Amino acid sequence: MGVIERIRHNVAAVELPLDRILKGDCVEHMRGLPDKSVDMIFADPPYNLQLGGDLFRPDGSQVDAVDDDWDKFDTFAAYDRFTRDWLTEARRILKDNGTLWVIGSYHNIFRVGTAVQDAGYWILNDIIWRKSNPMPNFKGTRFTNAHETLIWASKGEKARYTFNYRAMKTLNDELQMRSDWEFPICGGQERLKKGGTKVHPTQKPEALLYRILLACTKPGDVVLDPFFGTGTTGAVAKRLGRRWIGIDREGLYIEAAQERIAAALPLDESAVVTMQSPRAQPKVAFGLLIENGLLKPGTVLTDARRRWRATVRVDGSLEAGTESGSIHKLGAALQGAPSCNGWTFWHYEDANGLKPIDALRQTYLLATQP
Amino acid sequence: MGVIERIRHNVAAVELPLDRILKGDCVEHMRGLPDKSVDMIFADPPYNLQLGGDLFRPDGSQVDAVDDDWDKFDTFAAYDRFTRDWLTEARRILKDNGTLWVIGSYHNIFRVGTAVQDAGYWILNDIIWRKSNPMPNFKGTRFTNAHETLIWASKGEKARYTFNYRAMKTLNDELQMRSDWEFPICGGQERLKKGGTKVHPTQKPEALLYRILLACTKPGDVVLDPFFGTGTTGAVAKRLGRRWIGIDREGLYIEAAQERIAAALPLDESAVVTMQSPRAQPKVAFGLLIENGLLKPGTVLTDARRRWRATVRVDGSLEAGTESGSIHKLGAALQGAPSCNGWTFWHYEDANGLKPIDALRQTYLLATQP
DNA sequence: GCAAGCTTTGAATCGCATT
DNA sequence: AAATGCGATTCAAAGCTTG
Repeated sequence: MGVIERIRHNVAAVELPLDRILKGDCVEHMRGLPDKSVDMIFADPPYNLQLGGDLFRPDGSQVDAVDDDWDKFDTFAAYDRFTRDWLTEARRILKDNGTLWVIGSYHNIFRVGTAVQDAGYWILNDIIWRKSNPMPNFKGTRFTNAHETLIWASKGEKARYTFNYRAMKTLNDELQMRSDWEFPICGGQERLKKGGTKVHPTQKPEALLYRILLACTKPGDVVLDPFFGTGTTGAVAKRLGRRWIGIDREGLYIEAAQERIAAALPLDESAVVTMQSPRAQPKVAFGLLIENGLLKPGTVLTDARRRWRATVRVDGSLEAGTESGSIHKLGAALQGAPSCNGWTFWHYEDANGLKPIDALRQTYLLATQP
Repeated sequence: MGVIERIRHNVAAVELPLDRILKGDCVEHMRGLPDKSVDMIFADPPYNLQLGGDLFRPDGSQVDAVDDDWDKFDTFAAYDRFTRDWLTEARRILKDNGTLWVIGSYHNIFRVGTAVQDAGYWILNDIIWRKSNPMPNFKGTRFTNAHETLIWASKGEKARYTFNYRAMKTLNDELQMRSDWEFPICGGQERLKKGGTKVHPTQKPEALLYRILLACTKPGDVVLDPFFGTGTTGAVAKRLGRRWIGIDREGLYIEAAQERIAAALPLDESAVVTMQSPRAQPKVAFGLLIENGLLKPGTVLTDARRRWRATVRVDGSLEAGTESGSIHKLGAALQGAPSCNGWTFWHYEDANGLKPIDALRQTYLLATQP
């Protein structure tokens, strides 16, 4: 079945509000849609962040928190009820060979994943969106929260879902597409703004939806997004020749989404190129060599002429007498220089003499890069 | 408290089977351990029912591998009970400021995460272990499952957990450590083998435990691993000068673990030292700089961009027009910020330009420290 | 006009010791 | 137990201003 035939077939078979945004509660609107009628459901539900007081950056400016009412739930139990409700309707609407995608963070994704399994879906993969430019942890109290998690599930273990394996492999330079994807957060020209401020606090990047729709739908397939927001799903679906249905409560988001999707054009060659993520730069931190046993804490390093010496500590810092710091900082401090490339400055001794620690970095890269 | 003192203190305070492996069911053995007695629990529980074999109900009976829908529910329910049971005991044993780490895959991590939250733990981060050399998806039916997920949680929202921020930042070449970590899977010399075959199917890499223990424990802290397997947690704990307790049912794993840990060498105490936060440095009152002549009353200070200026008074307060106060208070007031670090906010002019007054503090510390 | 530097910002569960 | 004071804390990308 070709593209056009498929579209005609889908339209004829059921009465769906295709390529439209429905305003209101997502569960109520889903109740109005027929059984087994959509090919994919992409959902970006509220994360239930449970944020505390105000957060200030080191420079004194305030972080613009997600404090919208739609993200507030009284208890985990209330959030679980909400999740079960929309997942149940979604399952009824989904075709037997359709798939579900949900995105979330550690605040909600475990509850969502449990509910997905309890509702009878079969998880196919969890996917990590690694943010190339996440917001830092300003207070230095935790690890930088640098990713979000997506769940991809079919309606059951035996379902024959769509997975465009070749397309994914091609997109990834002839290597199987992995479960960790790197994209920047949504910003720049792509980020919808009104009067200088963002329209939606959590707009998703089109690159993310592009990969999902390309991987798991065929041209003409119908994608339902019950938390449509500013319509990333609709915009990408239109560009990729897929049909879409959006549901959202907020008139402001709906207006912005309609305008955006109207302006979206079917994809051309040049756009494909820009949508692809740049290949991740292999970057090796000095600490990795220690964690991986290429260099032992307690090892003594020297510069090439053995004028300075320092001892490696467990955290990858170096110690020289009363001074200590990273390989770069300590090298600079000892030389009285403004900066120093620790990789080429510091050397270790092996059977064949003195070698720069950069040699160990090369060894590590060779051992770990495909 | 130094390393040795800390170890003595911990040993004296409670009667723990330190640096030993307990053979048998983890929940039963945990019941024998005292309340609030360990600093960290690292758990690598069985991942899933469908993979079969090593999942047991709390009563010790084995869960059958089944694929019927209602049985699936039965299976999930059994897994949830099992998870709640060990998490509950773990919580009782954990010190109020201790933390929990759990590792899992999409088969079980959502259920575990939900149980962690329901038990009252407070999730601090979820961490992604990105495998640099994952097993490919042979059939080409899904994305390559190239990661596992870890959950890091405290006992509650207000708990004051250990996080060695500076050590992590140093380990990562002076950038904040992110929530996505890349390591190779466990192989090569590190992988325990007997007669050419691997001893344990899911042996974790030491690099993973190294980062966890370095980030979230102090030397001498006690780590409990209720699913000890071949003892990666124990081997790394010994290396890093931490104490450990392991629990496992399988005699084969216990033997291998004991041999392995006996062969592990503790690092020299000086190498275990990590970079400290400035908070751990001795405090210097601003007034000390004036009393010691490093800064003269009447000196004009400005911020880095010279937007505000203030005059140093004899008592170490600053004056700016009608406002005055400590270096911190005045900095905060002028910016309209809730707080301000006066040491880095205020600058003085010397021959080479504008410098933060923190430079003077460093000069003072260097001159007065032994 | 272009380069260099400065400013802003992004789904965030973001301090701690003393009084 | 609650309030107060000290002072620790950010990365990458985009947009804008200055030279």
